[in-house]
Amino acid sequence: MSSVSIKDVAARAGVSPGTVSNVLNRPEKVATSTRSRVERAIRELGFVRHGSASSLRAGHSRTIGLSVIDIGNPFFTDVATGVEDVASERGYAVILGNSSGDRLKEERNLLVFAEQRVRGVLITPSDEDLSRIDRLKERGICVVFVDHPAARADQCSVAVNDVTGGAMAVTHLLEGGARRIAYVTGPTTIRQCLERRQGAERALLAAGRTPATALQEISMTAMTARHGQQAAEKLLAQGPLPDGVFCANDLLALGVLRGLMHAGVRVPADVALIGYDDIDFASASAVTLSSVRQPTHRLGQVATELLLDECDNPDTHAHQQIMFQPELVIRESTSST
Amino acid sequence: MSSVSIKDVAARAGVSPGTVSNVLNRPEKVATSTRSRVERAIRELGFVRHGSASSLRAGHSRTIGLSVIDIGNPFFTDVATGVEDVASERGYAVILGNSSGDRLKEERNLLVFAEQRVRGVLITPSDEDLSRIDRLKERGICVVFVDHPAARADQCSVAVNDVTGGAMAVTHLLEGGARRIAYVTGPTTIRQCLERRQGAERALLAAGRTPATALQEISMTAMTARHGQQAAEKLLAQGPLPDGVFCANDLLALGVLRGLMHAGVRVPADVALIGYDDIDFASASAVTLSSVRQPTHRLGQVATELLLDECDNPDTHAHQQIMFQPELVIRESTSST
DNA sequence: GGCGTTCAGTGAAGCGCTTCGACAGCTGAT
DNA sequence: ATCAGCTGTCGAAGCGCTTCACTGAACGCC
Repeated sequence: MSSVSIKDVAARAGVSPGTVSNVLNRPEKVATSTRSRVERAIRELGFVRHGSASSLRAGHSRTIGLSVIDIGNPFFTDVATGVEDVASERGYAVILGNSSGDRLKEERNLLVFAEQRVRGVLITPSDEDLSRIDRLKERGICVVFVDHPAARADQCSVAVNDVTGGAMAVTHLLEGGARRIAYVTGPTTIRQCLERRQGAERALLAAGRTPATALQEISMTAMTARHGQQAAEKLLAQGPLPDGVFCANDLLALGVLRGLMHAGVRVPADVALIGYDDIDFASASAVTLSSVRQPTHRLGQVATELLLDECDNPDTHAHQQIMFQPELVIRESTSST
Repeated sequence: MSSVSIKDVAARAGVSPGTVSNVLNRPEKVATSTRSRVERAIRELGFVRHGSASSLRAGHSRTIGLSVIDIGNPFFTDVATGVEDVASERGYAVILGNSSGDRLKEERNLLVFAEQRVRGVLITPSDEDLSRIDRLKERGICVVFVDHPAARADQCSVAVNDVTGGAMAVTHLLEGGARRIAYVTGPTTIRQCLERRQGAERALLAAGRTPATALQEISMTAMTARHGQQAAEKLLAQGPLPDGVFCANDLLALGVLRGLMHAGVRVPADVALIGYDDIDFASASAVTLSSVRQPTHRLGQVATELLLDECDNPDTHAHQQIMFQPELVIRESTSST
C-alpha cells in the first residue's frame, strides 16, 4: 500500500528520478512528450510528492505559520480566512497556532513553527517584547506582523488605524448632536483601546471641545457583553447620562445597549451608541448597532502576500508597514431620525 | 546562517549523533550524565530539531490536518480551539484547511495534507461522497469525522445528537405553555436542520400532539439574522401567530427576535423563542435568548484524542462513534414569569 | 579466570527528494 | 568535416535525521 515514490514514477515512465523532479518543479525544462509521459505515470500510480523529503532537500517548506491571540475572536477568524485564501491558492499550507494571549503558548507555537521549518510566520504578537521574533529571523524565517504596526523599517506589518477609527466614531456621535460622550473600554493596557481613545480625543478637539470635560471614560477589566452591561449600570448610577456612548468593541456595545434598554433608556433617542469591529451580530441586535468596520479579511490576504513576497524575492522585497483605514457603518443606534 | 544540526550538538557534547537522537526521542535510554551534557549543548547552540528530516526518516510527522466547512462559524472555531488544545499539548501542529463547503477546495486541502504526510486528519465532510476519505486511509492516514456521525464501524467519529436537541427545545416550549409552534429553519438539505426538525416532531408526539397541525415550518435559504427577520415578517403576515418559535440556529433566532420586537410583539410574553448553538451573543441580546448548547470545544478535544490514539496504537485502538448530548440553556426569551 | 548478561554509546545505512555537473545528440555556422 | 552552442536527460551526492546491529566496559556468578 501507499508510498509511491518518485523512483516508481520514474521507472514506469522510463525516465530518471531527476526528470520526474523536473516535471514537478520546473516543467518548462522538460520536453513536452516526456512530460506528458511522466504526468501519466504520476496519475496512474497515484503519486503524491513527499513534502518532508522535498523540503529537507530544498531547504524550505511550503507551509506558513499563523499565530494569533484568540482564534475565537471573529476579528482573527476573518483574518485567518484571508490568510488561508491566499496561502492555499499559492499551494501553501497554514499551520495554526493559538496563543490565547499566553506568552508561553506563543513561544511553544513558534518552536513548532521552527521545527516545521515554515517558510514564514504571520503573528499578532501577544506582547511588546519582540526578542523571540528576532530569534526567528536569525533562523532565516520571515515574519510579518498582523494587527500590530511594526516600529522598525526592516519588518513588514499590516494594521488598521485605530486612532482614525476612534475619531470617526466620535465625530459621528458629535455630528448627531451628542454633547457629553462616554468611552466604554477594556483594560487600558491594550494598545487598541488606547489608540481608539486618542482618536476620540482628537475628534473632540477638532470640534472645539475639551476632552477632559466632554469625555468620560468607563474602563472595564474585559471586553465582553456582560462587562458592557455592567458599564451601563455604572453610567446609570453615576448621575446625568451622556448623550453619546462609544464602546471599544461591539460586545461591550451590545452589553451597554442591553443595560440601557432594561433601564428604559431609549437608543438612539436618549443616548446614541456606537461600537467597534462591526461583528455580524451588530446588525442582528434589537436596535442595530452602528460600528467601525475594519478590513479584516483583506488584512489577512495582504499580510500573506507580503510574507510570500518576502520569502520568494528576498533581494527585491521592500519592507512595508501597511496601515489600513477603518470604515464607519451607520445603523439604527445612532440614527436619531 | 543558523541550521545547527544534530551533528553539531553531538560534536559539542562529545557524543555520536545517534546518542543525541536518543536524548531527543528516548531519553530514558541515555545515562543521566550524558543526557544532561547533550541537553546543555542543545541549549547552548540553540538547536531545533528539523521536523522534515525527522518525519522523513521516521515515516510519520507530528502534524494533523483539520478540514472544516467554515472557520468563520463560531461552532467550528470552538471545535478548532479544542483540537488545538489537545494537539499542542501533545506536541502536534495543526494544519488548517477551510473548505467553505466547496468540494474542490476540500480536495485541495486533503492533497496538501497528504503531501505533508500528516499523522491524521480531522474532517467535517462537505458532502456525503466519502471515496476521497477512503483514498486517504489507503495511504495509511487515519481519519476522524467531526460533527458527522460515521455510518461505518471502521471509522471514528464525534457528533452531537441533533434529534435530541430539537426535542429538548420543543419540549421546553411545550412545558412553557406553547400550543402552536413554528420551526424556522435553513435549507432542508442540511442534515442538522432535518434532524432538529425530527426532534421537534418527536417532542410533539410525546406530548400527544399531531406534528402536522401543531408544527408550522418556515424554511429560509440561509441561516443568518437577516433571514430570521424575514421569517418573522412571514410569520406576522401569515395570520395567527404561533406562541412558540424554535429556530434551527441562534442567528435565525436573533433575527426573528428583532422582527417580532419591531412589530410590537413581546418576547416571551406573546411568543416564546428558542434558538440553537448557544453562541456568545445569545446572552447579549436585548432579550437574552434561550438556546441549545453543544459541547463544541469538547467535540474538538475528543476528536483529536481519538485520532491520536488511532495513530499511536493502531492495534489496540477501538473505533468509536461518539454521540454527545446537547444541553438546554434557559434564558429570558422563554421565561414567561 | 572465564563466561554470560546488562548497560551505554557508536556509526553507517538510508528515508525521498532536489540539484547540478556531465553528457549525448542535434543544429547550423565555419 | 569540424566545432560551438543548444536542449534534454541522466545519475550521483547529500539534506538531517532515526534506527539497529554492533562494540566495549562493567558486573556478578559459578
